[in-house]
Amino acid sequence: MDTIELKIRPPHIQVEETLSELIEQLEPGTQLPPEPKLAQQLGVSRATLREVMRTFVERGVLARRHGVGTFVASRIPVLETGLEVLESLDRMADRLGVVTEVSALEVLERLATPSEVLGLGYPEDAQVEVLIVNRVITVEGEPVADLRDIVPLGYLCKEDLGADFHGSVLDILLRRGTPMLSTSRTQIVAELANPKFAERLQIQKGSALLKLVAKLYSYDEKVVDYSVSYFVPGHFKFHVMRRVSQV
Amino acid sequence: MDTIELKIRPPHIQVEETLSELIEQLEPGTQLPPEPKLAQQLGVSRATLREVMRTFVERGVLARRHGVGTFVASRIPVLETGLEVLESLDRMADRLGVVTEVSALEVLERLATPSEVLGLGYPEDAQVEVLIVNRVITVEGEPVADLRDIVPLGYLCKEDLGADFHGSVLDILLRRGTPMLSTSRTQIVAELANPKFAERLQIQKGSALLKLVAKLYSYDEKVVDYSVSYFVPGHFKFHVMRRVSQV
DNA sequence: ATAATGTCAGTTGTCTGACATGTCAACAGG
DNA sequence: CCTGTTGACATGTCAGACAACTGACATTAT
Repeated sequence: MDTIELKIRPPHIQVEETLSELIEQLEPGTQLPPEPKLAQQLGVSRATLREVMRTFVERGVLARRHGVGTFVASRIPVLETGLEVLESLDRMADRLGVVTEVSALEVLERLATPSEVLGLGYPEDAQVEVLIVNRVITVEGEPVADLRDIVPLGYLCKEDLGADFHGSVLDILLRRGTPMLSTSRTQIVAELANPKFAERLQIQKGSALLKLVAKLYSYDEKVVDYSVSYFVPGHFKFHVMRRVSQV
Repeated sequence: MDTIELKIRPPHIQVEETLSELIEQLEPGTQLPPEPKLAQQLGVSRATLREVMRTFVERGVLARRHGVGTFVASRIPVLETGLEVLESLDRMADRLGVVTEVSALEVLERLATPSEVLGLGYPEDAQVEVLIVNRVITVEGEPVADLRDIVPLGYLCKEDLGADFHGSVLDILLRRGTPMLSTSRTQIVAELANPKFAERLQIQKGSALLKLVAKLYSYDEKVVDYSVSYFVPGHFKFHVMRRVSQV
């Protein structure tokens, strides 16, 4: 075949986007059009629409009532920093209208330490070359987060971080497209700031920090990025929507 | 009609249960049977099965690859708890084979303080009578969490907490069935233990605590339970599955 | 009058069978 | 050895139908 194949976005991705925009425009509590009608408007089958809607219900964005209708939930987690969707700090700040800057940037390639090897899911005795990206994110000169990414060299190397690096390793991986990313498993811990962090983040030694340890998985279940982030309290508020188990 | 109508569990609920059990029994990375076959085994249509599977994919429990198959994602360590599903500490501990006990139980009815009124979503100047339930959860005599629930008296009163109260207000609300609960919006903060908590939880003053502030919503979007929980580090590990935004 | 019951339109929930598309391995031909 | 083709098999999507539920209103029985 000589004709140029243009990659079409799969229907369910497109519907997710469109529906998300639609919901944001609607007042909380508004009833959505009936499924058959909405499916027609979006140009997909009802089955596809329903599958997408289910993920929105799961996230608490929509509420469905059998025999009655589908409604926009009265909260708007989309505008806030919900943890269900993995988003770079950079994009998150952008969405919130905040300007972030990178400071104390440190990029190096070396062998992974034992704990890093473990975090990346390799066997204990594996020798893994990794890219380390350390930096402090500041807002108006004030440090708000300390980020550290560990990525095996196969996925990313020093040269991939251009001069325009704005703090997000995730965004680089996403823009590149390979490997395909699926989910991140993020562990949540409260930790005291040790002297080193206290200095980097310009806070008192012994302050409480929120620590997020994330393993970013590709579709074939490999760990692409192992990252450890510390957040200074008060600048970002994290939340998560939890659905009530119907069992 | 004199015959007793027995409430049949809706298919998608039943499938969710069965599928959940099935997945737990399988090794991570195992491929599931093809959808048509699995649907037949579970006694539902493929469409219904797919809708349920999508929620599992959303939660990162399953990974689907177009044209290849569906796989069980990397196993979540047993000691940890995903935050996507709201579950009482009680049930959680039960699931992990840990015996919890309630101590320092304090139950009272009074008017809500301004911050509580706010948390419950009432107008600023509202006078709301609430039930307050304070307690410390211990495992083998060691305090692991400090919980405080604030529930408007319309939903729950002192008498509803029987002598067999085992620490979970959520379980009581669930067992009762009304109001129907939908989701909880939980804020995540790191905080230092003040002297009062340090004593209650038998930890050093100035330790870092993980604080979860949760608003539990009913289907009609009212706040049913406003709760504040403090967790001692090391006993429970919380995590959340974050899906990569395809946008 | 009042309470219980029946009816009906509208919506979500489920089912069936089919086709479209992506993936991978086996295989044939260079 | 390499390469392109083919086919089996998986998920993704579709169309149309029917079932179950809700809420409002009319009807009937008490």
